[in-house]
Amino acid sequence: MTIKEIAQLCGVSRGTVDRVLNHRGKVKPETEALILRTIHRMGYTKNIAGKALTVKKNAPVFGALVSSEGNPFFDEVIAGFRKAEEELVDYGVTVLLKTMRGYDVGRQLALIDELTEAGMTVLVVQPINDERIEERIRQLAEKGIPTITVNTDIENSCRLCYVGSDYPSGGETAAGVMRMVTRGQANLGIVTGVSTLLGHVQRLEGFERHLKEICPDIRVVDRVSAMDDMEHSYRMTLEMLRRHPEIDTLFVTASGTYGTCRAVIELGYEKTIRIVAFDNVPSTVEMMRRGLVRAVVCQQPFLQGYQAIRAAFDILLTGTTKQGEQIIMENQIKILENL
Amino acid sequence: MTIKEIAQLCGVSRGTVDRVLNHRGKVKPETEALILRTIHRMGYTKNIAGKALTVKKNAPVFGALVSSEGNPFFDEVIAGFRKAEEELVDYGVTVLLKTMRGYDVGRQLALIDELTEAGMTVLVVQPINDERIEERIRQLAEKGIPTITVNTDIENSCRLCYVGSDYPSGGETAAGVMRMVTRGQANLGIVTGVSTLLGHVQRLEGFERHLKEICPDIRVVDRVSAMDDMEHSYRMTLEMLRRHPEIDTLFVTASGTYGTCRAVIELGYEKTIRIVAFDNVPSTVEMMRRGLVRAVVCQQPFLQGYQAIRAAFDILLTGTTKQGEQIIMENQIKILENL
DNA sequence: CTGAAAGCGCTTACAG
DNA sequence: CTGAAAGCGCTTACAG
Repeated sequence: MTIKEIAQLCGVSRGTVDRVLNHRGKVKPETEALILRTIHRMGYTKNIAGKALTVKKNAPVFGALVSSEGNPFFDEVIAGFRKAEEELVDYGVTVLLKTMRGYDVGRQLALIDELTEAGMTVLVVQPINDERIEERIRQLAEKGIPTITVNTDIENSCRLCYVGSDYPSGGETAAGVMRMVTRGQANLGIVTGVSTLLGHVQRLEGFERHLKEICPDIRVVDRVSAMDDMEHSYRMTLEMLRRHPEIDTLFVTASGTYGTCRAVIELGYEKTIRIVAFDNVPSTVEMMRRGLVRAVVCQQPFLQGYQAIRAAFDILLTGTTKQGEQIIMENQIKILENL
Repeated sequence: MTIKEIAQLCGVSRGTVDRVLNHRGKVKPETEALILRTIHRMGYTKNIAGKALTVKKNAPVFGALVSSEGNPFFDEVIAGFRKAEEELVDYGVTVLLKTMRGYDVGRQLALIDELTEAGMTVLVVQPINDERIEERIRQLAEKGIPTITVNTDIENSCRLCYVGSDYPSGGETAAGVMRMVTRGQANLGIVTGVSTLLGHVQRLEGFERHLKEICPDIRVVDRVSAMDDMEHSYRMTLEMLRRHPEIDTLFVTASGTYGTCRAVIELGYEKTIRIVAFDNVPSTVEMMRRGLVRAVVCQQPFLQGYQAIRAAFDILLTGTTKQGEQIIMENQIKILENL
């Protein structure tokens, strides 16, 4: 079934069928109804190979925006963007990347606007969970610019698709790892992430809930926040360990593992404290080799970036993401051997 | 840069450029040289979007062949085949699947021949590591039918690409998991796989070598072979455990985990024996829920199947696999929480 | 509101 | 050995 055949069946031109298919309007209601009926009856679906060839003429620009500055986790996400971009050169696709540091809503809004000015056709963003961002995504949608959230999602928004990990399950996985590492006996200190990132909150909840269930003998001694910042993480861990020298195990919810490790080493606890963390970024890998970090839970950052851009391309070709509105990475447990 | 532009620069028709690009011959040597030089100078590469549209007319058939019968691991690989096939309908691609039971070389050869008769343009096969298979792959290559090996590779062959896991590293990962599970103290029984499958051999070697290094106190008490068969695995484990009641830990190198578990349960060792195995097939998951299997190392079977078909398609479009001659899956550690 | 034509980049008969 | 034309399926001006 092709557009041509549909056109013949309806006694109209291919142009008219195209107008109906892409809701360009300017078609007599009766004609439109006939065409829609025929499309439905024949089970017609647009052939993406044909569509792909026409995409090239528009040279579509995908806007990408992540808080990657000072956070090496995102190096991999960005590498995934670039890999997908490379695969799409033949379709004339470009990825316009903007980065920021930290989680300031005003800054994120400003960068989204810059991308809009630059003429992006799809937005790929790691959104702050704030209603002003949600509102901007809605406005973009009204303009015909769909949004894909990557790495972390935003509640109640009209984003077309989320590409990232399942945070609650990631937290539970970390709890399971904690059981293997501690044998169910520990005085635990927790270093949390950023409270305005939905994922970080869900991950911590998942961890604590499941840990209570499977390791009732692990005592959570204290919690501090690293704010996704190395220095902050270092200082807060230092203070926590001074307050509670009985802590023998640490759980780092988000980034900042290196800072936490520095504090542990400085206090001379390297041989006695065990750490479970997230993501195999280079500095964490270093600490794994040193034996301080026993295991990490990973969320396939490269694949997140790659799939987000591919999903944007799917939207271009088909109007929707073929994978549905969520593309969820697996939580992987990594130890030294399978890094 | 398009074919059209190259043609203009050389003062020939697009057809002639096409003949050179695809080595169809029948071009005057001087003309060919000129065209090749121009292509090189301009850095021309074929646009896959254009090529894709012409693929449809040929309705290419990919032949797929795996020893999936009686081995549920391959259900996922096949699901990956199907998923990729679905994505390629618009290009007229079909996957013709043949399955077999066990690892008989004659049978594998016969099925490859059936696929050839059926007109396959690319072969995707889980090859037995035997020189007769290697020879057949060579013959196919001479006929212009490239081969992709999936799940396990074959030595010295001229297959274009291998899609599967890194077995030595998978074995090492299992050793690392073993350390976490046992704390470095165990009387270990090993249930091995199939000796004519390259991957199984490499995995076992990787495991034993690394285990000796990181857990010198783990004693390997005995080894038996499961031959990738449930029943066999059951009987061999039973005998091994009767011979060596001191065994408190089992390592299952390949499939057959369920048989091993049945033997353990039957002997009343369910509460005392710990098992590390491979692949989260349903029956193994059941044993994980029961607490008998503590952790498994997985090799992304779905992705293996998916990527193998995608690689076949890449070959169709570009003549090579863009990912190089090996597409290697990650070894993932799975526990109950991240299944 | 609608159709005819040209185009995206590559390939395939066909004619010479 | 080579070129001109038609085609894969969709979209885009343009003319009416």
